Amino acid sequence: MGASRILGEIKQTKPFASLEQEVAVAFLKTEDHLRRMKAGLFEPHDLTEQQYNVLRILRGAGKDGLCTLAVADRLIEHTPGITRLIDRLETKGLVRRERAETDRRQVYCFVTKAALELLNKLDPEVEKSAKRAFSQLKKAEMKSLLEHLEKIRDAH
Amino acid sequence: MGASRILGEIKQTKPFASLEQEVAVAFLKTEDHLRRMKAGLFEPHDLTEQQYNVLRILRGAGKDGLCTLAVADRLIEHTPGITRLIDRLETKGLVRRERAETDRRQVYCFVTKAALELLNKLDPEVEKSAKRAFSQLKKAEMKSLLEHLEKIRDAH
DNA sequence: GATTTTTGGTTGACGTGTCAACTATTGTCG
DNA sequence: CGACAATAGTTGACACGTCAACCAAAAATC
Repeated sequence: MGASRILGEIKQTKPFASLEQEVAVAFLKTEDHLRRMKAGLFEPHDLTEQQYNVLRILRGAGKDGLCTLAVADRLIEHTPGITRLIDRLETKGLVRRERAETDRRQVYCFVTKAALELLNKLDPEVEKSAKRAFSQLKKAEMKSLLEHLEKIRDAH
Repeated sequence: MGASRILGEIKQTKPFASLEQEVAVAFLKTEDHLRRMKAGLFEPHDLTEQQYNVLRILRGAGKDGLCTLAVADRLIEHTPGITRLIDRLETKGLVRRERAETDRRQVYCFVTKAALELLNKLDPEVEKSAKRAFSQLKKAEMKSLLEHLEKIRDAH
């Protein structure tokens, strides 16, 4: 009885049921690291990571702008949050919105000049941060990592 | 002038400024995949991933239970959310809380029998889901992935 | 051409992460 | 012992992801 109880305790304390679960946890922890790192990067500029991502997408769209759901598509995120996210960017004067003439359901979004200036200031910081985050990996390791990530996503 | 403008557009449309940024984005996308997969797993049981993680931690603690902040430490998450998270678990009858006698600031948390039954039901599903998520990777690839993840976390 | 369906977008509600501020209890130190 | 600091936990406020429900403007259908 003493023995079986210890067995039970070992089982509960045992870190991982399988290699797969170990990878899953390691993955989460790593993602958390990266997320904090990026949050620290954007916080001084009063931006969240998502807001930054939206601004980058809109910068990429240039003067033509993008309608709301097209922005959502390009984000990793899924639809409904996008409205409020862009609301906040509009409040800060970083995005301008305009209802389309041809299809009055659509709302086009554009970066403002202020946003472009902010992005230009952030570009080198973002690059530096990414370089540091993966500084322990050699180029070949990064490529191998990329392939592994792709395989994981393939296993839908 | 036409040329320089095109150059600007290419730059904006160019997917990645560096291999590092490509890895960062691939990482996010993959994490998103995994998160959705797990969300789908827990949703039918009216649990979120975080709630499941807390229950697993408390199951690991056994009859001694764990005080609130100790749970938070073992989670990837950081403190203040934990109170409300456990509030919800208590409401569902999956966690029991008890103020400590020796130090009346501490609140110990325990899994209920209902939670243990739920966890036991979920265990094989979680394992199956993890196996499938990484089914495209060989064991050696998973180990290599683990090492790479560790190196990323080392670059604090 | 009027009805129905689809599409683009928004809103409400809830779970969660995060920060700052707060309470209550315990520890420390003069 | 009494003031002060540290610890355990909670609460409020806000950003965000997600689902379901919704509105309004097209598009499709009969």
